[in-house]
Amino acid sequence: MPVGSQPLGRRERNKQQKLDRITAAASELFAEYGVEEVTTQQIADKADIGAGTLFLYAKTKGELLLLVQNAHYAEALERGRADAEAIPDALDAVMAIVRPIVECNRVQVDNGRTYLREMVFGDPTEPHHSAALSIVAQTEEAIAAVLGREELAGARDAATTARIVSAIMFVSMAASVNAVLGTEAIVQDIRTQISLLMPR
Amino acid sequence: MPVGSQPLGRRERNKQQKLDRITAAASELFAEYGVEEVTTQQIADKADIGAGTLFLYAKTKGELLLLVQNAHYAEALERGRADAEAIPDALDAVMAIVRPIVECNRVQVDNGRTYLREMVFGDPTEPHHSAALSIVAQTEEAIAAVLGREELAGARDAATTARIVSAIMFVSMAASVNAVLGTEAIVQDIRTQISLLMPR
DNA sequence: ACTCATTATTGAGCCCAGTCAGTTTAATTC
DNA sequence: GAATTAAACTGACTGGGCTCAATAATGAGT
Repeated sequence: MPVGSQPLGRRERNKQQKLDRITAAASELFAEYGVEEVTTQQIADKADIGAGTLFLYAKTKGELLLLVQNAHYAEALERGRADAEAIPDALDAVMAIVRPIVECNRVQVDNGRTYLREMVFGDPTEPHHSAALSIVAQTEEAIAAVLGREELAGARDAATTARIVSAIMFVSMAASVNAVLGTEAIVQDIRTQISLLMPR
Repeated sequence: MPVGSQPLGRRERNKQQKLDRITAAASELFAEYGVEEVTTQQIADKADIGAGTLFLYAKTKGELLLLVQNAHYAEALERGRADAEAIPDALDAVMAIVRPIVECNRVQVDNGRTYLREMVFGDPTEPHHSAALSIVAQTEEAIAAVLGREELAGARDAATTARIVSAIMFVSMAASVNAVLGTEAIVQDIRTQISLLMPR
């Protein structure tokens, strides 16, 4: 009866549908009110599922945030990667990668900071968490690639330098003290630090 | 009646005493079982105060951890600062400051990581939190001082470099992925990164 | 000694993330 | 198409951090 076009049973389809509803519900509520102000009950209600069902799709509220935001960060990374290619100066090229990520992070400051918190302190065996770590790894690779372009014989280790850039970004975006700063101020703060890393 | 020796009323003395009992209780319980495994109720019981009273002395459980641990970190900083003075090589001197802090952080991995989490994401207007930030600031100053020793004309900005070192330390100690690493592995990981920062 | 305003303490109870025993639904077998 | 098995779902419940209205302790003024 089922023609080859969809080898998915009703079960799989239902699951996918539910995940979609959850993602949409969480996404909208988080964007409008911020993670802290939204209860898991509200998300479950909006997705039209039982309170317990939510946790079959994301083990914690934090995982839910990662699920919702990962796509945005992946997109930001792609944009930055493309932009960087056209830029000859290494520092400017690195910043071209950094900027979209900071912008993404600052769309909603609380959510952005919570995202970072979950990434560093959450359970890395959870799927959305490991996806987030993969984005970080890709970001570091992209930065390392840019650095590698002009690396001279016996100069710095590009991969390690990229890790340092990553750490700088994390702290600048996450620190409570910087919560009041806008995108530009954060970008500038990061740039000042990274400039010390560049070969001269 | 009250001779000049103690201008404190019964009120102040009681308060101090209670704070001492709370600190002692929290300190022992955290050390033995880890922050996550201890309830605020247990701490209150052990300190022989009401459950609500606890929160008059520390607004959150996280603040309680900062209260208990700040002293250890301050001590570690002092040790490192002293050690660094006798070391001529800049990288080694910086590592002399770094090492005791990592050791302090790794006495109990969960507590160490939670401490860092509270520091970055907690409420900086709370007293113990701001004390923690002050220790970080002092650490950066100590590192900057070491770097300044051999800084040549027009070279790097020591204060900014110290900030970067601070970020590197934070991420290396906090990352879930590194939770399994021992003190030595963390120290080595940090050293590899910092070595790229040093003037060559 | 006795107000009385101020400050400290208390614990019952709120809120909410996350769990689990029980139920429903889908797939499979005969 | 009935029976069986497995997977998915549910919402009442739990545990724990934190609040707040009520209460007690303190000490200044008289």
